[in-house]
Amino acid sequence: MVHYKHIEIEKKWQEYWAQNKTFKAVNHSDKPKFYALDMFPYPSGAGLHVGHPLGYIASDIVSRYKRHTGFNVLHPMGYDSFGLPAEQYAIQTGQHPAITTRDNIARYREQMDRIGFSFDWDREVKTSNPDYYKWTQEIFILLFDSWYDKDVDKAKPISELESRFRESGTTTINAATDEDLQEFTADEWNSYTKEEQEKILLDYRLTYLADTEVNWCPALGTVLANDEIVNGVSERGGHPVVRKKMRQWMMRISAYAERLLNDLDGLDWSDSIKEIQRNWIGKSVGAMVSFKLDEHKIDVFTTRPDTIYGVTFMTLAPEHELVDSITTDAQRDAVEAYKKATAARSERERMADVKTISGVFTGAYATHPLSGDKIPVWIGDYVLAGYGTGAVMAVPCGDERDHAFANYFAGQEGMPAIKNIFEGVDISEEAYTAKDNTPICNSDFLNGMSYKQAMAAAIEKLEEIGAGKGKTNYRLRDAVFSRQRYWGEPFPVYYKNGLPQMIDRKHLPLELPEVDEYLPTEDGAPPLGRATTWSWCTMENKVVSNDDDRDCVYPLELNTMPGWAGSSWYMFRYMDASNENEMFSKEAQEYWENVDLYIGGSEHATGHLLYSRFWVKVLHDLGKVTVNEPFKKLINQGMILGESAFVKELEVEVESGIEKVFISQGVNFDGKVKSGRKLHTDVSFVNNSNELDVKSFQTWRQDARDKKFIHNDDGVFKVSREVEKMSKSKFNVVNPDDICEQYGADTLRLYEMFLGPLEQAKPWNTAGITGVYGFIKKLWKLYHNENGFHVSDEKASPESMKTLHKTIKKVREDIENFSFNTSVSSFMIAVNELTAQKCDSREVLEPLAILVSPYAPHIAEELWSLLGHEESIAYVDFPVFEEKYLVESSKKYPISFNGKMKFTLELPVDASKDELEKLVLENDKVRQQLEGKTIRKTIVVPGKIVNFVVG
RNA sequence: GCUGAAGUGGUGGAAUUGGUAGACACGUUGGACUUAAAAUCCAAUGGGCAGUAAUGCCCGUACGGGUUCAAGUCCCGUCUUCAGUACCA
Repeated sequence: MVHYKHIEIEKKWQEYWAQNKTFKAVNHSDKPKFYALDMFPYPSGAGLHVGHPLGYIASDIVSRYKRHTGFNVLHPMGYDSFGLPAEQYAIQTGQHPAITTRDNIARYREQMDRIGFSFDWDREVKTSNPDYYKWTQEIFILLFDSWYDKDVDKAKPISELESRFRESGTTTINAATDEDLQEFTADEWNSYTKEEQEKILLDYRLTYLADTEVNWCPALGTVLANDEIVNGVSERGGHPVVRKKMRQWMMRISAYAERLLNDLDGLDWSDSIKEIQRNWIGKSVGAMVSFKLDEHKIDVFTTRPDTIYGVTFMTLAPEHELVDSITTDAQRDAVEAYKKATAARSERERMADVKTISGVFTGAYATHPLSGDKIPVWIGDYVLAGYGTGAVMAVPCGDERDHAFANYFAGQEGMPAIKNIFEGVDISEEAYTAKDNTPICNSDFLNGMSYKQAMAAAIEKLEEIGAGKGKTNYRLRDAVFSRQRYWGEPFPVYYKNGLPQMIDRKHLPLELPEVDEYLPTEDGAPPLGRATTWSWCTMENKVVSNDDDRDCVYPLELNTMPGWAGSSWYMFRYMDASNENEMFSKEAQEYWENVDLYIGGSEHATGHLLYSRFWVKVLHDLGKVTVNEPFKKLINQGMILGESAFVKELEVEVESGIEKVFISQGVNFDGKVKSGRKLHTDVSFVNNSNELDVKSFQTWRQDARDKKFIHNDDGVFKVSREVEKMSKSKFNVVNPDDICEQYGADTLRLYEMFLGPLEQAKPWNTAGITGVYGFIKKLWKLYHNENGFHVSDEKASPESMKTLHKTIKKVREDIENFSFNTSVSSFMIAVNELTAQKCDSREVLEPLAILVSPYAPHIAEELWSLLGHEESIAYVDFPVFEEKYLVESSKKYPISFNGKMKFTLELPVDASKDELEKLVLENDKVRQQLEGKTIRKTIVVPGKIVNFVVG
């Protein structure tokens, strides 16, 4: 008997696949195409943990299965290699992020190779590679050179807009832009200077410069993500953070809101992800209304123009641009103090905290556009500057939040009594938010109308008097595209008199400059501000020293692009990854179209998945791609969580004072405990029975060396466990390498699938892995006897054929339904049955090897070659299910009484409903049950169940 | 707060359209083999009650209701956990 040696076998086939380029995809084929893609990994310093490969294994199973069923499969892998962690590490250690990234990628690659993925590595891409990001820069230029024509609902070249301006000014233009843009005639346009024209065009481009609110940390001199702020201070260092305006590149994704919403219908994505995107886009139909205040005008968007006569006050975001000019002197101090307090709160905090109500009266009154009433204007932090216009008309009788605000400040200056416009509704306790047919009152011409009628009538009136118009609003905001970071794509942009200019495409890539440190400059400029050679010479068309004072030298952009830039179009680069002349060839894109199966985490629902849809639509409008959407089918794999281990540490009172001791989980300390806490310990020091290797722990944690450890009675020291996100900082990372070493990649692959449904989050626990490893060994044994490899050419028994075909059916169905965990179970059942049947027939064992090959490719290849085949198993036809092997003459029917199953009866499978009833009623056991009772109803479902309702 | 998921034995999970709840594994217990351990193999294993036993009865899919001959599955309400919340990737 030859023992199963996973290390040898797996190494052998991994080398074979690499040498023979078994999984190389070709861009022309008679076969149908299939494109399976995993979400781009960021190569983190912690290496791949067991959670990462979950999705990769699933997509690999599908890819291998598709090859077996006659598809030309594109299954690539690469790295989203720009990002904060490498930069953070650079800040701390001075090591160039490129080096960190290169090392991390090498590690990832090594780890992935060990798991036996069928990637076409010739197509690997890295977003931080200049060969790649030159195309990302080119797409940025494409966006800059485009505007959105709402009349035809697509992006168009900016040159067309220019010629239309020359001919007819803004009169015929219906572009996606901000509100209130300057209008002009053709003559006026033609009289503008080049610079003036450029300024105007900048407002129309799909990427444009704007002032937006950011979380600014003065001490760190940088902008922080909400994520990096804890309780209002920076996570790193605990410095104060304030909201501040900053001029940044924006992406006009809002222009695509309607298409991003509508096209969701055609996608084979889960309803929950589509719903998340719908909510994120947040379409609402309503009206834009203008309230006059002296010479100013406050615009608000409302979804309830029918309630316009219920406006009791207005609230502006404290950051609203009009706040300073309308505030009265009497209120100025209070307003200033409130603005300052608000600046210290993050947006997320302001949204989440609905319990604390706060605000300040500005002292100003706006004029109601219809009634002419004086409406007091407040500021309140529940109104966010970035949402809509940053101002709301408050209708307390019809909105909960306005109601709460009005009651909180009731009786104070500037807070009049709530106006009720709902006939016969009591709003003293709560707002009336239902949109039913309750007639409206106290509303002049709207009196007696229903919600629907009043909506239309109010909008009509507002449009008539020029104080508003019907409008569809989206919650989706234009995306900030600038980052004040080093490790990202440089913008191909230089500035001439403060106006941005694009570097010509033929001079790309514009490579990242070297800097002495990866920190912002002293005066708060981004890290690229430290580069001494970072100016653009328009004569030589290259980067030159900042000291070069020729007239043709201009400063380059100092921001870099965000993480999502490179990942928004990478799925197309894989189609033609080594093309040096263009992003990808037309032919390659037309052949591969878009991604047939995309697997990744649902945490990307509103980021990556929305941004890449946006870019693909832009590329489509500009004729660069033939598809409207990047990903046809999406599967969201659940996160694999870590089981963190904790050691309990107590502070106890002893004679000499206070002492720290470590105590085993479950042991009671007899003595005075002052305080206690639990410390993370690395999970590698803990076994499956939660017992800590105290020595290793002490070596790892210096301060634990001289401490007392209180053990259990049986001498072991136990830890407690908690499920958390798998992360380096929680010391609960499990490395797949160790599993590959001990049990092999095939076992790892099967086990990750066996853990549960792909889409469900689950904690990682290796306790069950021996069962899967046992299965692999039993599978191996099926093909061997005492003397070594052995199969017979004799006909298989009907039972074995039944087992085989039952398994073929199940595995095919499971892969089509992405239910991989149940496949593994059915493999186990098959092997258990075939072993019991002592099956050694080639007729069964050959197809079985193909069946398992998508899941456990190494052992499958080895068995296939032992079976006498010279070619790889990878392209062999998948076994086909034949019904005839499963045909049975009888079925075990559950017999129930009042819905409760009592026993089963073996009954003929082809019996009709009446025959079944007759047969069952003749049965002794049934008679016994029915004795002394009346049958009220008999339910017979052929093939399913027999149920008697008795009384 | 808002949005989206999830909740089934000691554990991971299975259960096609509403039709035998707990497949398949892990763990545990007992046994075989062994000087011993590991490995391997066999048997039992949701909880409770009754019985020498065969077996029988009751409870049971987060909680409280409902629909139905029949509910883990459908409906209403509640609780808990997880994820996202616009500069983490």
